[in-house]
Amino acid sequence: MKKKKFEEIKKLIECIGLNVDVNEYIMGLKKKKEDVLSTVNFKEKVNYHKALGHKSRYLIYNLIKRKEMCICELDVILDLAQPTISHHVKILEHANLIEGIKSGKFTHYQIKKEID
Amino acid sequence: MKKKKFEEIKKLIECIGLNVDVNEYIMGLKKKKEDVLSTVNFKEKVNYHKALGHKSRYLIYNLIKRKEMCICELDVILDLAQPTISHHVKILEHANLIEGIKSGKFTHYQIKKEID
DNA sequence: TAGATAGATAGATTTAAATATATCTATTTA
DNA sequence: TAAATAGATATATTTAAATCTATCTATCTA
Repeated sequence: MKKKKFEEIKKLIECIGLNVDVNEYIMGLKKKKEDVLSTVNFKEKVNYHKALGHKSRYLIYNLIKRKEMCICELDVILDLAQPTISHHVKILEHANLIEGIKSGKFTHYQIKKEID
Repeated sequence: MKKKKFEEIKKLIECIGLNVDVNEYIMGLKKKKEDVLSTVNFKEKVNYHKALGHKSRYLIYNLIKRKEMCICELDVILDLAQPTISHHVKILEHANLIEGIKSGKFTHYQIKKEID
């Protein structure tokens, strides 16, 4: 066992008390970790939180929530270059939060998944 | 009016149609933007999405959801240095998602706000 | 009260994300 | 079918976040 791990466990024993089976306790903790990581939508959820965890994207998402929009409409109201807007929109789309419906030259983006 | 803005509006006219009052339409869009930005908890929400939009933090948050934990417990199960764990925990705390209750040398972190 | 220790903070480095300019592609229309 | 154009992609640069090592602070206990 690595030295670092040994130090960690020494701390843990003081925290949880001496009258607890340390190995069992650690196995319990590790199981919790595996349970969380293997939750069905774990990655998906991290992804949409990441997508919404940026001011411009949260704004774009909520604008589209109020009314479907094309890039050209967003371009008028946001202080960002068009490729930057397209980039953010794509991130929201990949996170399955919005979807783009193409109609001729224009693409109308609408809400696909409602998140607050 | 800047050249860029003029180009944007030219696009917009084609998108929304010629028989619409463009200035009024743009004002409507800008109002939507202001409405969204001035929503009461706008910043707070961006903040907690940002906090949860990282694999390690979403994991830590969900571990604490299952059971209150101290840094030393997280230290045993995560493949991160202790200061890195403290750093992530602090971000979750600042986003009002968890809170730390100090008890002697140990600090027990528990859920303050439930987010999925 | 001196030594030990949980967890926070400081500072430096690495890694990732945001943004811009330039260009490309698909589609429309004259 | 050639010119125009919405929006995507490529690439480079800037900015921000993640992570580490070293150190500090508050608290416990021997």
